[in-house]
Amino acid sequence: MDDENELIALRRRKLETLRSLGEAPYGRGFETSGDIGEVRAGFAEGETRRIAGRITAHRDMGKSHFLDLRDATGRLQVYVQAKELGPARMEVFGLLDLGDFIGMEGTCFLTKTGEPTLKVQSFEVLAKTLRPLPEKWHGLTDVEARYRQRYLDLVTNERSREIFAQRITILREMRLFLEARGFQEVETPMLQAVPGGAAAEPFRTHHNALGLDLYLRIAPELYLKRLLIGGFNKVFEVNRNFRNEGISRRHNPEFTMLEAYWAYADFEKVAELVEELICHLALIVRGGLEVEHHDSDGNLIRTLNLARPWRRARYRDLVATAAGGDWFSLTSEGRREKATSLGVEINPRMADYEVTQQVFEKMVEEKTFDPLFVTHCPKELVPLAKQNLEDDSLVDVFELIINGQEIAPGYSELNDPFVQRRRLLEQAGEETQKLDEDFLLALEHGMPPAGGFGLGVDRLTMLLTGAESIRDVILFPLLKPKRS
RNA sequence: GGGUUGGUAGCUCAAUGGUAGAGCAGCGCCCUUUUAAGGCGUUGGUUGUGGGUUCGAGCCCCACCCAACCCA
Repeated sequence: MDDENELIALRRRKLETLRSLGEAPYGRGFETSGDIGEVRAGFAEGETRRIAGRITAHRDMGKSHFLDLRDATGRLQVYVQAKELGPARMEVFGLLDLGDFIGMEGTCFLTKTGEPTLKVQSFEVLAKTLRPLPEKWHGLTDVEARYRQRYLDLVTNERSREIFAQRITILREMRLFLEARGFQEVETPMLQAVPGGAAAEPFRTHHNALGLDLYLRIAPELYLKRLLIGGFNKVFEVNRNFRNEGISRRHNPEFTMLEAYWAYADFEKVAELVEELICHLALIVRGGLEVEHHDSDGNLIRTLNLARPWRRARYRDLVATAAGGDWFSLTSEGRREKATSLGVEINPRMADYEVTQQVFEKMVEEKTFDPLFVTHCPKELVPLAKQNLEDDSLVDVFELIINGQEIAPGYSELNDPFVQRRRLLEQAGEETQKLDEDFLLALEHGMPPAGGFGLGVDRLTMLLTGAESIRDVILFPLLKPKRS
């Protein structure tokens, strides 16, 4: 409290005065008639109710006062009369500030404008606040403060509360949906000796007692597949992945991923499941299959249409449409020139398939907003999926794109241990320490053919809530510490 | 990592290189059904940090910190 200013000093003095008047400024609980939302819903004139919450507004009429009391479920006006409470309690009342938590008991009545109101008979202080809350009208708009002090954002901004309420709903409904279809939720290691299941830079950490370097997981995939080997037929996990990469509007170093595996299914069945799941979530969260996205000024940017069936297209066809029908007959040099002429920046160290992928991301993915299942992707991109029967340069997968970004990949999972070893070796190149031998050993014990998918929960929440930044759907996004 | 924009009172924002202001909040007074309550008065500042230019810097220059957006 070295930055104590006049406002804080004054509140500290009020706190001491409360103590001297025998009022405990930090309460130990308060029996209520229910949440404020419940009390409002069950409002009955003449009846007594007890509520607790924060004071968010104070309208001083001299011998009477109106307060707004708020909790997570709503707001209720209370009416305080000097003649009702008497001078001793009014002295305590006068020491209250906006932001303080109080508990009140009173009688329900309607004001002449029809506002449900509690006429207070008694109250007690539950928590004195030392610092003022952001202003009532504009709230907290400073983006940095909103992320660093999320509690203030949540106290002030209805929109923010709504987004996180919807995120909670999405997570709950996702679990119910999968459980209703026989999937079992499991937890697999966050700390892994070999970070597999994706191509990404991991975070390193260390176990002191074992003297062991470990990594925070980049994906749960290889452990969930071990569970298929162990006899789980339908299994899923919703949990955090960690990737030691840049931060952007759509990337946070820790993010939440759903992964599910379904024995004896293939990527086509999984695509159906994902389509059903996302539509189900949209209906619950949005009440419909159209989602409007607005910019920060509230202007409509676009409307996503999630109506089924979702479009399906082959990777090569999409690239050819975006980059010219001759793309795949061009030489390596020709493709690089073409990509550059399309405004797609190419790194000279990229392999040919990476050049094509770059074109795909810039020319297809970022321009696709309504759902699109991209199928028949090149095998180099997906070393853990089964190769296509007719063309073994392709894999049996989909990449679901919505809202200009990849939302969900789904595979026919590779269960041939020989092919899997070869493909992982190709991917690892020199870095054979990246090979999860324990996983390959497990695979040699037999994994049933299976369909699997991942679903980025943060990005899904963005698309369903209309949030334009991943930081708006993560309660505490990673920020650099602010030095004083 | 690069570019652009921004950081001023608790919050939201102003301020040609020339005395740092407003609204809300706060404080004082008036008001017994207000609801962005109202009226009168009033307090509050290391202008992100550190240097520099200048008679004089919130403003110009340099470095740094943090954030947002775009790019990698």
